Amino acid sequence: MTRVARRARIYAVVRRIPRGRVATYGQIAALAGLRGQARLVGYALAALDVDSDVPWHRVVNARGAISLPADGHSALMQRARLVAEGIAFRDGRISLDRWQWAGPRASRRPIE
DNA sequence: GCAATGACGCTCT
DNA sequence: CAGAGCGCCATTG
Repeated sequence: MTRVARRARIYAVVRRIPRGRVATYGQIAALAGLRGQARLVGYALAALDVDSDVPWHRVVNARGAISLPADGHSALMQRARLVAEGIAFRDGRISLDRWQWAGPRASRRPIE
């Protein structure tokens, strides 16, 4: 599997995250067939342009926090976009129990 | 090619 | 719940 192919798969998964929901790097990696390689997801997102069509801001780490230098412009924008989608921050973190995306399967076939 | 680095995560203290 | 340790692996110097 080539670099570009991996990145394409990662972006494809990220694009499926619904508005108002978030996913973790590890979750994206697993859904992209790259289990255990969360770092690659971060690496792929780092290569994106801030105004990309890929909703990179909906990806946070396993603790529900933003994995970017807290003082950076990108981090502020990510936080602003998430808040704009109705997601609340508590002590710099998001409640994953509340806003984590259940995944593509659940999206196609909701539990209720 | 070796070593360091980094948008990560899981386990154990 | 915060930290440390360790695993992972593409990129870079």
